[in-house]
Order: sequence, then C-alpha cells, then structure tokens
Amino acid sequence: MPAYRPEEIEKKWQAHWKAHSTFRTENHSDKPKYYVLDMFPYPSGAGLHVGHPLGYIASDIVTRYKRLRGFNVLHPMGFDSFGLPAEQYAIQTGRHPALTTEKNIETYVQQLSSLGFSYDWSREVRTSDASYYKWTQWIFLKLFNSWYNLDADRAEPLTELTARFAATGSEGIRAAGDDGDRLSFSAGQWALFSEKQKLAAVLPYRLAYQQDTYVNWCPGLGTVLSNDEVKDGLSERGGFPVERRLMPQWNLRITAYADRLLQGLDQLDWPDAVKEMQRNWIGKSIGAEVTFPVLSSEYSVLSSETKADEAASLTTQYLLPNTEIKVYTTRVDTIYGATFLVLAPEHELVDELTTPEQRAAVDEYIAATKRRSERDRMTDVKAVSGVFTGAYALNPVNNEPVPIWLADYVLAGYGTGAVMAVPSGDQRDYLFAKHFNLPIPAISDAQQGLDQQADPTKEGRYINSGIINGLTYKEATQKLIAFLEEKGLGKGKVNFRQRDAIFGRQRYWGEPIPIYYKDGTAYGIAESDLPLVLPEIDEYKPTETGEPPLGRAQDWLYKGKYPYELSTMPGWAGSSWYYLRYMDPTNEARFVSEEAEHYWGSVDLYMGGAEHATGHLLYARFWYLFLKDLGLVSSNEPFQKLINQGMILGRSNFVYQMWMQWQTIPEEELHFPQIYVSKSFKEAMSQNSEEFKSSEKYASYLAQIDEIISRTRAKYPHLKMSLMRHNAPTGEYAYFSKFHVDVNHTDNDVLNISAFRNWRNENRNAEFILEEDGTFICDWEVEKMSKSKHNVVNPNILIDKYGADALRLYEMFLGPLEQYKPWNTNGISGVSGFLKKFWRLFHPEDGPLALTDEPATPAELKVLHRAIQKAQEDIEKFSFNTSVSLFMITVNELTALKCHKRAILEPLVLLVSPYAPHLAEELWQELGHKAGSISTASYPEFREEFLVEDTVTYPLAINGKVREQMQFAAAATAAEIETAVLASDFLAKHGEGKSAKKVIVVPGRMVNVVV
RNA sequence: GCCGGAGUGGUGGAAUGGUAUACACGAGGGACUUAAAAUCCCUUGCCUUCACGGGCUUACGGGUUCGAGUCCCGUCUCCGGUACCA
Repeated sequence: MPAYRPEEIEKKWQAHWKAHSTFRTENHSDKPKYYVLDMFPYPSGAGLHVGHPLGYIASDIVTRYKRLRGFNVLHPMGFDSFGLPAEQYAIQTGRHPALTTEKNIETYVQQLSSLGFSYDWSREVRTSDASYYKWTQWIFLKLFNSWYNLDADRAEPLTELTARFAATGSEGIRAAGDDGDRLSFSAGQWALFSEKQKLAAVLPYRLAYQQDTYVNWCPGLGTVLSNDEVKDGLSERGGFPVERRLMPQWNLRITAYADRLLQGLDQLDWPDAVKEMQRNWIGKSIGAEVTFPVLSSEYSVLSSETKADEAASLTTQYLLPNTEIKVYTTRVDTIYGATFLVLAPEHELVDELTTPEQRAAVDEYIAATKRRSERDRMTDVKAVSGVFTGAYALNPVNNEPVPIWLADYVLAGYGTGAVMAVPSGDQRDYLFAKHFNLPIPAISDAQQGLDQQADPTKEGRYINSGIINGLTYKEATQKLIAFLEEKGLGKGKVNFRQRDAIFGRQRYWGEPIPIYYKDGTAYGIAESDLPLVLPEIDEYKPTETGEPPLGRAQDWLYKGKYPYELSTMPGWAGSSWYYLRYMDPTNEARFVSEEAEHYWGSVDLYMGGAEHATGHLLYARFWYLFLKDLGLVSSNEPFQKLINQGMILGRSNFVYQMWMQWQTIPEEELHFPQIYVSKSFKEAMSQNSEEFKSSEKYASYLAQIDEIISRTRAKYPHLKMSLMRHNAPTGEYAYFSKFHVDVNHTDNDVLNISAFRNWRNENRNAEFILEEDGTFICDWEVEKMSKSKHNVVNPNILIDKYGADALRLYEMFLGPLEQYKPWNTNGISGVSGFLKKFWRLFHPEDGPLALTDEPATPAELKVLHRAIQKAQEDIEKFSFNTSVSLFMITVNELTALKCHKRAILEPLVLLVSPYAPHLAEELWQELGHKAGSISTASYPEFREEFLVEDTVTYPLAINGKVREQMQFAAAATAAEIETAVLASDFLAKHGEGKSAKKVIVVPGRMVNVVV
C-alpha cells in the first residue's frame, strides 16, 4: 500500500459497511444499551452544506466510542419528510411533493454515507410513509379519546369520563381546560342526551379538541402557524406576514401538562439556556384572580358632583347584577393603587359595557386594532393607545369606582383578558395613565421617582392602602387574598403563558387528521381503518371556495359517505415521537413493541440545534408524558442529555468596486470596465487623512487610476468616464461599493481574477488595482452561511479533495462543539497533514507497512498512555476539538521518536477510530485483524504507571513571577524542596537582595518565593 | 427592557486557582525540485535591546489570594433567546 489515499480507502470501507450491515443493531444484547440520536432532518432541496454535519460527526464519534467501550448502541437516522418547502415547490411546478422529497432524501443519504456515519440504515423512518404516519394518526386518536383528570393529575381515556357522567353527572369533575366552555348536567340529564349532545358535551374535555381560536393566519402560505413558527410577525418559512384571525381549529391541550413540563426540566441534563427558554415559554406565574363588580350605566351619566354624593350607595343602588370583570394580577398587594381597569378589545363584555356616548369611539378603536397587524403591534410597542368605555367598576377592597378602558396592550388570550391598572407600580400602566391623564397614587413608602416612571418595588410599607397600610409585601398579600376569598371576590391562582397548541394546517403535504364528520359532529375514525392515506389531488392549492387543498380530493369519504377533516397535521406531529419508532421501525401491530421500548428506554444523548428549544423539544416531551399516562412508555422523559451543536458560520469574501461616472452609449454592446480595488488600497483611500494625501503611496494610487482610465479611453473611444472624486460630505477621495464574491473564487482571501471575470458577465472587462506583490486581496466578514452571500462551502468538494476523515476531524478541530464559529476552508490542510503523518508512522516514507514487534520504550509508553487517558476524558465531556489536538501532538511526538512499533501504534488506531473511521479500519485490517472489525474491538486500557516520572521540573517564581526551573525527585517533600531552593543561588540571582518571607511549595506543580 | 452565553495573537482556538498563548491556519525565511505540487527545517503575542536580557499582555476598572484568563464586584461590547404575559 503506497501513500495515504483517502479517496480509495473511504469508498472501500463505506461499501464494506453497507454490504456487511456492519452497524446493524439488535434489540437484545447482554451489553448495556446506549441511544445516540441526531435531530430529525427535513430533507431540503439544497442538500447539506459544511455546517450541517457538525452535530452528526460529534454524535457518530460518541457512537463509535461507546461501541468500543462495550455498549450496544442505537444510532439511527431518518427523515421528517412532510413539510412546506416541497409543497410550495409543488404549487409552483405541479410536481408531486412525494417525488421531490424522495429525490432530496436520496441526496441526503448519499451525502451522509460519504461522511462515513455509522447509522443503522435498516431502521430509517420517514414521516410521510403511510406505515409511519399510521401511528402518528393513532396517537392523535388517543389524544382525541382522552381527557386530563386534574385530581389524578394525568390523562385518562374518555370512557372513564363518560362513566362518571353516567354515574354522577358533570358535578365534581376537575378537568384541565376552560370550564367556561363546558356544560353542567346531572346523571339523569346525561342519560337523556342524544349521541350528538353527548359528543358536544365531551368535546371540551378532549386533549385534541376543535374550537374557535385566535390563530396566526398566514395568507401568503394559506395556512395557520403556531407561535414558534412565527418570528417578528413573519412566517419562519418564507417570511410572509402573519395576522390574527378567529378560526375553528384543532388544538392539543398541552397546557394540561404545563406544570409537569416545567417540573420535569429539573431532572434533565440539558443546556441551562434551553431549560430556561422552556421555563419562560411555559411562563408560570403565581398570582390572584380578583373580581371587580360593574356599575350600571345610570352611574356613568351622573355629573361628577353627584358621583361624589352617591359614594355611599354605590354597592346598593348602582351595582349591575350578574356582571363582573375578573382580572388576573401577580401583585394583588398593589390593588389599592388600581385606579382603572383595562380590557382587551376582544373582551366579551365590551359591547355590554360601552355607554352610548362612547360607542362611536369604542367601535372606531376596535376597528383600528383589527386593521393593525400583529407585526405593527409588535414594532410599535411604545405607542400608547386606548379608549374609555364610559363604564365603571368597583374596586372590591375599597368600593372606589374605577373607569373601564380598552387597550390593545392587554391580550385577550392571557389570564382573563383584563387587568387592574396600577400606574404607580407598573410601567405600562404608568405610561397609559400619563397619556390619558389618569391619577397615579403612590402605594408604598418606598416608591421613588413617580413623577418620572413607575416603581414596582416590594420594599417598604404600604400607604393609601386601607386594610394593609403599614404592612410589608408578604403580610399584605396574605391578608388581601384571605379578605377577597372570604368575600368571594378573589382567589389565589396560577397562570401559564403557554397556550394550547394549534394542530391543524390548511395544507396538503402532511398527515391527514383522522377525523370525519357526521351531521356536523366530529368523530375519530376507527383504529382499524388506519392509516388514513393522503389522497391524490389535481393541484396543491386551496379550492375556489377557500377550503384547504384536501377539499379537491375526489370521492374522499369515510365509509363512502362521511366527509373527512380537510386540514392536515403540522410539521411537528411526526417529529414528536419518531425516536420511539426507531426502536422498532417495522412493527405493524404497535407503534413500538413493549419489549423494544423497555430495552431502549429513552434517548441517552440527543444532538441537535438550539432552534428547537421551545418547539419540537416541548411538543415531544408533551407527547411522551401523554403516552406515559396511558401506560405506553416507561421512562420519565424522552431525552436525558441534550447537546446543542453551535452553528458554523460562513466566512464571506468581498471585493470593493470604485464608483465611476459613465456616459452610456446604448447602441454599442459595451460592458463597461468595472474597477475593483484590492483591500489595502480601499483602506488607505478611506482613511482620508491629510498626511496620507501628501504621501507617495497616495500619488501612486492616483497614477494607477489615471492609467486605467486612459487605457480604457483608448480602448473605448466613445465612452466618457471619470472617477467620482472627493465625496464632499465625508471628504473621502472615492466611493466604494462592497460586493460579495464567491468564496470558491478566493484562496486565503486572494482573488482568482480569471475565475472572478468569468463568474459574472459584467465583470468580463473588469480592471483591478492590485497589491504591491501583484495579488488582489479581498475583504472578509463572518456571516450566516447562505447561497445569497456566496459563502456556502459544499462538503462533497472537500471530501473529494481531502477525504471524509479529514473533514470529520477538521469540523471537530474548529472549536468547542457548542460554540458558534466561522468556517475557514484553509485550515483543513492542517488535519489533512496530520492524517498523512499518522499514515507514515505505519508506512515509513509512504512505503509498505513496516511495523516492528520491539518492546516499547518508557518514553513511547508515556506518550501512548497520556493519549489514552486524555482522549477518554475529552470524549466523555464532549470536548472533541482538544482530542484532535491531542492526536496531533501524539503523532508529532511519535514521529520525532521514530516510533514504528506495533505495541504503540495498534492501540492508537483504536483511539483515532471514532474520529477517522475509514483510515482506522484500513490500518486495522493491515494490522492483521478481520476486515470491518474495528467497531467490535475494545478500547485500549489506560495504565497510570506509565505516566509516573522519576523527576519533576518545577518552575521557581518570585512573588508569582517565574524566573527559573529546577529538577527535583518526584518523591521530594515540600520541606526538602524549600530547603533546596533556599540553599541555591536562586534568591541571590533574582531576589533583588531581599530575603525570603515565605516559600510556597505546591507538590508536583511549582514553587513560589515571597520576598 | 428581561433571561442566557461569550470577549485570549493576523485567524480558529488551548489552559484541575499554579510556567498564558498548546494544537492548527496564515505570514516570513530556508532545504529539496528545471519548475510547481508535496514534504521537511527555522522564526512568528506586543514593546525594548546589536545581543544577553528586561518590560507589558487574556475587553475595561476594582477586589480576594503567596499566585487570577480562571473566583468576587462594577462597567463596556458582541451573540442568542424573549417581550405590552398583568
């Protein structure tokens, strides 16, 4: 075997692994199990760029390492193959999304295979396969047929709920969700209900339920989106505007699990940032719900003098019966400072409360709010807007009348859709009060600067606060809640920011929701009729009547007569449980067999991007908890350890073009010569100092420009051109435009001028002002890797040139896995050189394998065992970049030692094998082992005794500054060392004549003399 | 605003409170070669010095410590998340 040829050995081993199913994993083993999972990729048409495999490489290293350490490792890969891009493409081209998806997956599989990942491809799943989504639909039916029993704090089958209805009616049932939507009835009434009435009564209890919901409607995509699919008021995919709309929707009752999703985070080995994001997303707050009675319109019309006179009879004479406003507050202690109420414009009482005088203003405000898109509301946070309804409510603690306002800063969907405004304690309320000239009374003796802003302090004692005057925060809160509870006007309450998850999409390329309608009532289809297969349609657009694309399906009816639900499931449906299917991917009888589920349990290591923090990771946990409630899975959480690999950013290159003034000559087909200037030229010209302008360099630059201009004039005599000089406002000599240049046309920022000329037609005749050494240097910047920035690096090209092993090593070498870091292709030559050096340890001078069986020297053993120790430590803490450095140091040292000994190099092959599996497999075979067997070998054993030294070199420092080194026996005691240092001439040489005050000896480390 | 995270050479980065800048890229010099590629050797944080050496340096300012990139307090900058959530 001659020189290291990755292109040969990598193909060879990839074919071998495939042909021999080397990485096929069994569901039973005497070995302990370990489950390593990569986040489910959506197979996009663009294929992988160099940033995508980062996490896959890391997880593959862990996988291969764990195999060497004696684990039975499950390491699967599959595709989240339903999704918007394929469908958008289908709308444009008429090409079936299934075909596009299939083709994209092929590309992915090819690319992943060429990186040498050790996936068990026999377990591959695709969410768009009916054999997979059959079970996604099955889980949906389980949700549809379950309710959440708050007393048991778990989901239960609906049959248990209906049994209780039959026995005792709706009385005493505590279920997650909004009781306002539910009927109350006795067992007798239940018995008399028709089937339709029964289903209607049960619907608001289901974990998958249909309801009119305010949704993020995206007209550009023709569908609704969930909150995490909307960024800054635009759709995450496609960037289309999104607006609020009330529509009937399928929802999943994730809020039933809010508290358990929150509690469960504490046991997880996840990045704190992700856990914190989930906590914020769930948004638990502890506060109180307080009821404000409402005054009748007779009160509103009183003159201000009469209002004062009537103060005593408010609660008797003017109280509006059966009407009250509930507000939610986390600061019930500030209630005496509540000088007005604010309702969301959508609040159900708005119509009833508005007085005739205010009707026009209120209607106008509500209309304006509707017109304002979500995006406007977000970008326009500072602007205060609102309107007075004309009505008043009574503050329940002091019976003071407070005006009721509307404002869009109050959200209909949170709490009760109404707040008590405490302008002295809440900045929003403060701004509102200032704007509308409402009073801002202080409520605590610790509040400060109320003429400028609100002060939400909990310090100090209450003032102007009736029964809590003089109390502290804690005392006041307790007293008020007790007071309100006694009067039946309030109670302590926990609120969550998290909303139920909207589960329908008005799109084609997704799982059909297994629901049909009979007489307008929703029924789940029978489990035995699953899968409900996605029907073929003629076009992938909504119907003329505005129904989702599935409305186009011909004769698509349940049992030949009942229409199906026309929306499909969102992208996150299939990805919420895929990791379970990998355990038993072809089971036709169950979503995963009990046996497989018990063996594999939960995912031990989950690798993926941080962008899934609040979407996928929350939904998947929710589905897992639900399945657990039904006794279908056995762990507490699906993903024990999570690592977010950082994004690899692009390193963009730029050229500067000088602005010229042209007189165009349309009749001639002329490509004007653009003038591009090298980096240092642009920098010099932009610095704009008088000193520079009088320099020789400046003169030479001007001469170069003039030269180009005259040369161009000679070439194109009709063309009039001049440099745009002297930018008056800034005084700069010239203007420059900055353009991205394809990074494939540069090497170490040096532009390949001919490639650049050919890249774009308008550059054909470009002129270049070069550096003194004749090169053209581009500027650079770190940006996200994207096509439009021309900084995308394709891994296939690098694999062709350097090999997959080099790419794997280099991606790891770039820096800590979790960090964001820029890609720079140049560095790959370093790891490529390392692999060649490693090869040469086995094949001196790239000749045939030439290893000796001589016993290893202590120096060689030390190098080896330090490597074993550190490689192991690094991989256990996912510090892959330092392992690669370690391998480089090890190989450098063994090369220097001219070590070609089997005893040292054979274990080294094992150490490197998780990182560079092809090279390792090749050498392993050359060493005489069975082909393809390195993944079933055992990791070399670390032996401490080879690291023990006879002597230790100590740095000697004076006052912490190192001055000299001194050797001591490893066994020397601190006292012996101290004596020896003081006896030496160390102090005389460096002590500036001072005497030693104190000597600190850290055994094995260093000596510090304090003078 | 709030919640996370990070600031170390020209670049990516390393460093259980114990010799800061390992490893690699880039750059400079040299060897081999007709030449190129490949490979090998030397130099490479900054300032100062012919040199030996000396001084400075981990965003900035303080502190704790015999000793701080690492711990504590304050400030600045950048990145990510999130936001009228009552």
